[in-house]
Amino acid sequence: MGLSIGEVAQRSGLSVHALRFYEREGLFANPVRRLSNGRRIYDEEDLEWLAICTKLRSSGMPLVVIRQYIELVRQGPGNEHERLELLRQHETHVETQIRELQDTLAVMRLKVRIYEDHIARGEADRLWNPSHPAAAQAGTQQECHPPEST
Amino acid sequence: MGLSIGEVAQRSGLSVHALRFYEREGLFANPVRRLSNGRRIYDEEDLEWLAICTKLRSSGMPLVVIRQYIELVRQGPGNEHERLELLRQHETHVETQIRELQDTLAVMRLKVRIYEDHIARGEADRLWNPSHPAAAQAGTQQECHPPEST
DNA sequence: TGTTGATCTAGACCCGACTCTAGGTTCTAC
DNA sequence: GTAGAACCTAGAGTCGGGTCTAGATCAACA
Repeated sequence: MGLSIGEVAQRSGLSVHALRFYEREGLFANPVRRLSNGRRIYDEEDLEWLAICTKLRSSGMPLVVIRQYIELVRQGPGNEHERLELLRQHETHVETQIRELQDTLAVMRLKVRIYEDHIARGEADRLWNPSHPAAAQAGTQQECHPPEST
Repeated sequence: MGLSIGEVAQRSGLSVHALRFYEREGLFANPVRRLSNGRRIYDEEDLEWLAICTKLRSSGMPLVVIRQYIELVRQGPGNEHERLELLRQHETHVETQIRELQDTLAVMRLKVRIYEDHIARGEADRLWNPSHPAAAQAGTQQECHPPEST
């Protein structure tokens, strides 16, 4: 019925080591139960939380903040405002990241286009003038992209 | 005419320490020039590159990859295909990040809404039944959000 | 029965990306 | 001519987030 740490590792994408590390760091809502032999057993709820937890992490929430959140959860009802505040802050943070990445993406696309054009021209040069391609390319670079040599 | 390291730090948002560190790590296209007294001087081109560099970093390109890229630039014309490949890979990586963040954002918004509703109901409870608000809240939590206690 | 493989704990180690320190030089202003 | 700010180098330290190791236990199979 319960899941072993190995199964949870496979299904969550986290390593066995990371799961034990997360537990030490207090990132589980409920203390992880053990079999009589001391081995950890997890359930589907743990997996669901780990999925969320992984999303929070990969979207830039530090473990220490995840711990704050889970501590509020552990305290039980009554602190929903604080939890909400925490979630809203992260929501905003994620929105900011998306905007910044979109900005970066625009820059990347521009640079990719510049290089594509440059290469197209470079190869055209080679076709028209196959005897000294290096010189032709150097000329192209100098004349056409002084501010975009990087 | 040239910019001191302090000015560049201010204008780039990087620390003076980080600028020296970046130089050691080989992240500048051109070797940083020095005054006769050994002090670094930068120019506007350096600032432009640092702006790009900062975007690459904050969008998840490791310094070691930025170095690879700048080494290609330093080698001069002839390796545009490699540079393009590198840029395209990062473009893809940024696109992936955006998609993942949008996914996370949807989850965050859902959770925020659930908490907002929960709190609205909790406060409604208090209004209808101000004599035992904690019990009312606990009941609400148990009955309405068993799978969303986190 | 003995080996293989999964698990356990405690604690050391690693990596990326800075950040800071110590000890020294140089510039600027008073 | 001296204080204070800005700079220099080499190298140590920090921090987040894991990862790995050693040495032990336990289950299951041949």
